[in-house]
Amino acid sequence: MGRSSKNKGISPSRQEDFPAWFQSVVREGEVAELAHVRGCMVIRPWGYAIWELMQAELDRQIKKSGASNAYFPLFIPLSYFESEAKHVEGFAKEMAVVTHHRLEEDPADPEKLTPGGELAEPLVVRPTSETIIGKSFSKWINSYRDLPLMLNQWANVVRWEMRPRVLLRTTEFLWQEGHTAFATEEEARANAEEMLEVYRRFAEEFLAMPVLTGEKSEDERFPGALTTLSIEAMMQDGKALQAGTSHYLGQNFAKAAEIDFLDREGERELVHTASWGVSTRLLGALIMSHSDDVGLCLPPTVAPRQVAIVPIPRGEEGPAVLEEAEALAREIGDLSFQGTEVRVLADLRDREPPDKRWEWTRKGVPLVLELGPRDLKEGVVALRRRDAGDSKPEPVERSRIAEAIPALLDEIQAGYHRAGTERLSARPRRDIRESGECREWFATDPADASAGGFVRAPWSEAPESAQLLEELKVTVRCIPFDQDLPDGSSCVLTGKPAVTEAVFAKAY
RNA sequence: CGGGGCGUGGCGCAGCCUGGUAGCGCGCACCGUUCGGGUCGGUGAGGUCCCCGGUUCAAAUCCGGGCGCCCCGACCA
Repeated sequence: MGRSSKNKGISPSRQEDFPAWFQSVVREGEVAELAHVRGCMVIRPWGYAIWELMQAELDRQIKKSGASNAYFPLFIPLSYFESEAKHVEGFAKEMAVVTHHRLEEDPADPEKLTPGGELAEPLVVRPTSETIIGKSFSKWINSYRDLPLMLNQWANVVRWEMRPRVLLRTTEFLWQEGHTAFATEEEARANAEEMLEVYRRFAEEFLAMPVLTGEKSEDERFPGALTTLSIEAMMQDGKALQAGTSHYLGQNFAKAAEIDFLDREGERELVHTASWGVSTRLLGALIMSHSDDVGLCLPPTVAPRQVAIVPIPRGEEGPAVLEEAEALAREIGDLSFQGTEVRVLADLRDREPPDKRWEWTRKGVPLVLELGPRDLKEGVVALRRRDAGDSKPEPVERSRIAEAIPALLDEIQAGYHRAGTERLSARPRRDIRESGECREWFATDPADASAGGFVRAPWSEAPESAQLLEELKVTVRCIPFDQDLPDGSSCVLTGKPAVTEAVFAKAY
């Protein structure tokens, strides 16, 4: 792609073609790229560093909840799936299955290799680990004294999706999956709710991406769960994205894997389990929430570098400029933002300064500082805020710059948070009450920035509503926790008596 | 799984209709020139034209078969 002063930023723009824009931001921001393996991606160092920051914070929260990390096999014997009917039904169509354990020379063509050594029992590459972790649980849990058991694993999973999309729905993705077992339903439900709250706060505070929370409708429930809770984020194009889920699994998996224990009275009981997870999809959500037509935008909390210093070592002042850039980096690196050292880089690479500046801009670094002979002379540093889009730099006194950084980062973080809150509260629309209005709202040209978003309205759960939803390409995102359904409300879709309030949206 | 599209230096593409054995832009290396918003010029390195078969004196190009990936829809974190 040609880059010139006339062609800055991402093409196409968000307005022109949001999905194409997203892919460009991901690529140009060096977050990830498609591997030459169907539906799979390479997460590049910059993108992985963002993921690691997310991981570190989530991991802390998960441990705080009482869960411990562990690791279970990638391969799951096929038979493990057979004991939980709904679960296997839900995942059957998207499982990668290992049937052989070696390669042999192809008798027909010695140049080629062909699978050999057929397995007696095929192994499924985990799409999720309820079944195999359940197997261990059944072994480890014998008494009420062994409960609760709360584990989490950071792992990759594989789901052979029909239509992959970078970061949003890839064949293989990284995630964390928590699996917990309790003596009672109340505890298991409480755990599922607690973890959803962890996700909600993480999304809102750490990713500056406020979300809606609620319960999934029956159709959208996790296969095998009794209750599925989710956080629902709103992207800049007015489409929703499920950003995390937490399930109460009842005793379904306990029954299937025979996870039972003796209670205080010596009675044999089945445990109640829960599971919860978030994935690298969060990277996609982050990008579609904050980035602009110049490229990636990162809230300081998830920026691998919060400050990049680009020296402009011209003329005989060159060495002094480089020295000063490093000194400045040391000063800034000693400061802290939200309890950790500011992540700063003096970019001393052998590259042209404009290229470096654009690189950090594309990659979403919140603050880019420029330092040249002129600045040195004038005792200033040129400061660019990434959240200001493609703006002119602002000179800041050299003596004040370092101490100004934490406040600036706070301000930038708050700005993203504010924008996210506005996007969420400008939507959901609560004033849409009739099918006609609803239809009109969701039929509006997606290019219209005022269209899309969440519609929160009474719902009958009647089967006829499903047809209308399908027609509108709208889904029930969730049944919000904070129900506010006036008596005698009628369904926004069918006009029938409403039984609940629901949130509708187009979704990824 | 249906509907489209595409496989040609690292990336993005042209060439294919009308066969003659490969070109452009970006990137990369070097030289010079510029340098505070993606400088400019020159030189250079780099290719089994997805694979197999066929037609032909000759195939990136025509024919047959295969493989792969991407995009759009139904399924999903």
